[in-house]
Amino acid sequence: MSDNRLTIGKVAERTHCSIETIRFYEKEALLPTPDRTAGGHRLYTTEMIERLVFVRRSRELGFSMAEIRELLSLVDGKQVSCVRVKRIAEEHLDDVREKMADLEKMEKVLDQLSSQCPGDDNPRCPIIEALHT
Amino acid sequence: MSDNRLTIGKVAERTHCSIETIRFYEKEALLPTPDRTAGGHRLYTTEMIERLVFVRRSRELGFSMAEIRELLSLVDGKQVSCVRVKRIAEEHLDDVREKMADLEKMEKVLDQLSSQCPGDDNPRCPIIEALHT
DNA sequence: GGTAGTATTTGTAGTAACTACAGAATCAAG
DNA sequence: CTTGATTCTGTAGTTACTACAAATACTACC
Repeated sequence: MSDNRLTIGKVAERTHCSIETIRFYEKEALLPTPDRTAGGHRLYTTEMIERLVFVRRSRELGFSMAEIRELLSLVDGKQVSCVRVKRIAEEHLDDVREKMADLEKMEKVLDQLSSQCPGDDNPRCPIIEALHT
Repeated sequence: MSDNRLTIGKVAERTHCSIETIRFYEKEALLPTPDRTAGGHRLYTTEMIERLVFVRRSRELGFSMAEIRELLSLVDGKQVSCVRVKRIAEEHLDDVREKMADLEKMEKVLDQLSSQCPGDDNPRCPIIEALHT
């Protein structure tokens, strides 16, 4: 009997997820519980691997596990009307833009502080002084 | 005897740090252990409050607690030659810029995906499909 | 079939920077 | 002296993993 299911190590290689991360996603119910060998080793079907790719790709785009859970529940429930998916994506996009704005503010201040600091053995450092304000 | 030291609640108000955060910083040794009243309530001197402001301001600029500990050890050791401070600041600035770059990549993809999605009751969603790649 | 070496198992603890309690004690005002 | 606000300690939760240890399973070769 031909069985093209993969062990967790092979799945990790193909998806660039670590073995621990895969088990972690299973525990968090982002992945279904796989069948096991007689000895208890996990066996992954192609479908499961696709689901893992979905999760990993979503994480790369910064979706939280909670958001991914929502997306998956839409997929699973055959409720993939674009409306709900798009709303989740746009809320996340707002988050991302907010974080970018925060970082930009930091960047500006840090850049300015850094440029004010001579970087020599001066015992009065403008960076330190600015941090006290 | 005049004592202008403040209780933790007043310090929290003035610094916009929560009481819990102040105690947390103490436990993490970013703040010295304050004197106590007879009953055990913390009393903060002006110096301590300035130190807390330093910590909070550094956090606002995204410095990690480890970095802040380094900065503080320079301050405490009277070793505030600008060289070391500037190095810490510039390494952090690099971090910040790296994070910005990561977020920009996410933003571009998310923006593009979002624009491709009609947002109606279409059961085939281009966002979902893209996440499977 | 035996054995060596690799892969996988479970479970627990650690990371960063807080936040959120609970239950007890203390403080300040009247 | 009582009431209500404040503070105390200690523990657990958050997010998304990572890092073990000790035991077991699998695979390849002789």
